[in-house]
Amino acid sequence: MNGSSSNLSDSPVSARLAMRGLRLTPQRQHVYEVLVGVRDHPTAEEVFLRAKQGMPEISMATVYNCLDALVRCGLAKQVNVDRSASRFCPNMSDHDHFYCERCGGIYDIENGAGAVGRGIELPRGFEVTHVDVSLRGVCGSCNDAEKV
Amino acid sequence: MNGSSSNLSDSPVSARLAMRGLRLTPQRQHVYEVLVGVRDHPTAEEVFLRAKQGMPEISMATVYNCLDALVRCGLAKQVNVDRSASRFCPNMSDHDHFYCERCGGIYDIENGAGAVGRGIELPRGFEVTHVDVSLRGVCGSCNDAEKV
DNA sequence: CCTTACATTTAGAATTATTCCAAATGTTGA
DNA sequence: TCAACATTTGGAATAATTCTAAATGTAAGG
Repeated sequence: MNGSSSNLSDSPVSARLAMRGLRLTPQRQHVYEVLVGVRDHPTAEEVFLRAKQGMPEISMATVYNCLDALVRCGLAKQVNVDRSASRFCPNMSDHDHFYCERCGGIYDIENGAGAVGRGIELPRGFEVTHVDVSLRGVCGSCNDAEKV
Repeated sequence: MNGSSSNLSDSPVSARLAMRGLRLTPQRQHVYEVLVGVRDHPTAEEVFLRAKQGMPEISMATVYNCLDALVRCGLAKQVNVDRSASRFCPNMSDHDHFYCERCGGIYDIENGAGAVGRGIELPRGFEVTHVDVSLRGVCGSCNDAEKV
């Protein structure tokens, strides 16, 4: 892979970070690679454990910092299930998430929000019991308030 | 029994709870009324503060217990936004939620999951920047494992 | 180069939301 | 009434995340 890229600042990851005024550091690079390496929606804790394998000195605070940076600059998504730890996902395509209430697994559902409720095909054997849709943005009052 | 539901066990709330083997206690009744009283998606903490006004002895643990009971028996929904405190909603119709990133407000969007992405009308002035869809249920592997 | 300014990392403390616990109380049914 | 069980309570414990302050790294200007 791009382990051969000698100069961090040449990578596209660097460019994304730069758009938000963030630098590509070895830690951020490494956390990103960990995330892309195993796409199983790990928690910050799990990312931390994996990251330590290749970078033993990395700290938990840095992992949170890195994940946050990646999410903010659009290189990763943060998936929240119930009240449990956030999970992270480097798949930036427009997709949904399926949470298995039995094994706790999270699966990407490559359909995009629009497909829900229109008989989208889930992988074989998947059964949906609940659908939660949350929209984010700015509400009417806040938009009005802004126009002062 | 008289017209005004003086007897707890006569209420439909009681019936819902009973379906899950739960009793309707004065605390659960009160928490439910608090929830229905102001439909602004309060956190457990906010429910606690409101509940104390009419029932000063109620404890936080009980509020969590009651909210949990209501959610489990289908009398309330739990809304999770980011990593912040869960919020609770007694509107059981099939609806989405809109989270305003500026004021933190949560709004019910009465459309149902199917409408997302099909140009549903939001209230005037609302602007959506993200849509998160999460499906819950049982995945294929777990369904297979079950058939042993 | 050297300095200054600022970004990032680090370890650990602090915070927040939630869950757990054990004792007291309430309820139901034999 | 008694035994069995459910619920409530206050406080302790836990889990996830954020904060803090010091050390380190980096870029730019002189």
